[in-house]
Amino acid sequence: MLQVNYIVDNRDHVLERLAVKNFKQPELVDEIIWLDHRRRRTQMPLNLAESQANAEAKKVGELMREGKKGEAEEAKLNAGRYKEEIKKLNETLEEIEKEIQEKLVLLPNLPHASVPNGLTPEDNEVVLENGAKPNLPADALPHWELAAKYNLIDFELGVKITGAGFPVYKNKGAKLQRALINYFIDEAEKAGYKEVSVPLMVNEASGFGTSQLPDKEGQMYFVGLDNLYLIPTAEVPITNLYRDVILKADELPIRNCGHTPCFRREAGSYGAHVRGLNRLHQFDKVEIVTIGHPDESYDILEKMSAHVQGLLQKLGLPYRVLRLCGGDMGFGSALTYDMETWSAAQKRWLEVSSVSNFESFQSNRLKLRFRNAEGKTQLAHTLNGSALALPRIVATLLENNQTEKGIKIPEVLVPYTNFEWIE
RNA sequence: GGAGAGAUGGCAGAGUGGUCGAUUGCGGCGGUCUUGAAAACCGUUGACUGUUAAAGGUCCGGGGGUUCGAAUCCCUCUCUCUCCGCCA
Repeated sequence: MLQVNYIVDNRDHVLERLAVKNFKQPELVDEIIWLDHRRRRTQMPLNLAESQANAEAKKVGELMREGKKGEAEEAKLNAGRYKEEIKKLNETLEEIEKEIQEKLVLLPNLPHASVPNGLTPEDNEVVLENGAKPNLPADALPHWELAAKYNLIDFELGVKITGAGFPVYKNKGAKLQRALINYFIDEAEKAGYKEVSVPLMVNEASGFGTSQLPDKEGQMYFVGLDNLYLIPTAEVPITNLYRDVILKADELPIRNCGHTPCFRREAGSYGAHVRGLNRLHQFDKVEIVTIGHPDESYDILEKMSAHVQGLLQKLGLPYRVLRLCGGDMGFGSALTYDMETWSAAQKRWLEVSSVSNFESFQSNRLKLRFRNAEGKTQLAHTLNGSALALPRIVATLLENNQTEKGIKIPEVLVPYTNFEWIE
């Protein structure tokens, strides 16, 4: 959530940046500025009336103690006169504040200066490509056929017990998945991220804090009986650990990692692109989250990006890094890098990680602050990234490493799987 | 599922109608003393809003009410804890 004062002080800049994000309701900006003016014009007389009423009320107490009953009664009447005015102004003020809030939550974050213009994924900027794409024989299989051939994943069984998009992992498929999770967590810890294990359901305040709510409500599974949401990503519980917290400057940066299943309704998706592991309602992910000083957040973003790339390199997967264009970026992000691996049998790039700097967009909602050099509270910056999302990694590993003999497990994983081949 | 208790500043814990944004202790910060540290002592220490700076205003779980005046009284919601039951 943007700060009202910032919008008021930087109107033109805000409008210009929102245009890069292809924001469709720029009129909200001026509406907010106008409402803020009204808020101030209401606040001032209200505070004055409150001040006078307070003074009269205090006087009543003093007069009563001195036994001046008549004067006390008079003061009571005086104080009573402010009451109606206060009530009226207060109602107006609350109305204005509510309206500001309603408009404010509709504004996305402002994109960083380096974000390319554009509307669709085609407009994303390819920052770099790394690793050689394997040359597979013409009869190479997509991962869903490999999964069936080697009895690794049972999609039909998942449909039976739950529904489409909830696969059942079996045999070496289950072990490969567990190996990857442990590997990713170990690597994150080596890089300085402290592991946390967090709840998979969150309340409404948490959903709001990281800006899934109110705008992306339909994307989350909701447990109505208890008013809880299944997490779409570990970003939500991990970042919300620091909701309503004022940190010391020397505590920054705070770095956490964690493995969780993620649940996504993904309403409206279907077809070839969601085949197999490409798109699921439930999947596992290791997430890295950093809370950093505003001056350092873009350095931190590069480090997080480098960590993710390091994982892909060690797994021997060809990948590319995209800088998302304004139109393709998430609602709360100021700059996002997407990492995609080359799926050799499907012959397409698959997104396996998304690393974002939210600047103070989330922390403003979270009330996540630190005490700066002047001793004043200041909003911290929040960042997060997948390191990594499991299913598409499994998919590309299966596809890219298929041979006549079977599927070769990357060397770094063997200590975790305890097998070298899936045969 | 049943019964009860509670929600106050970073933490602990006072406060049952007026001078309470809130006693006190711990913790934090600054200082005295010390070669240095500890101890002791002195001082300081909530957030938000507002202003050039003040003043002023709001906040004692959320919302509503009574009153000239509410942390304190009433209603309501939410959450937490304890005991019993069930259970990984």
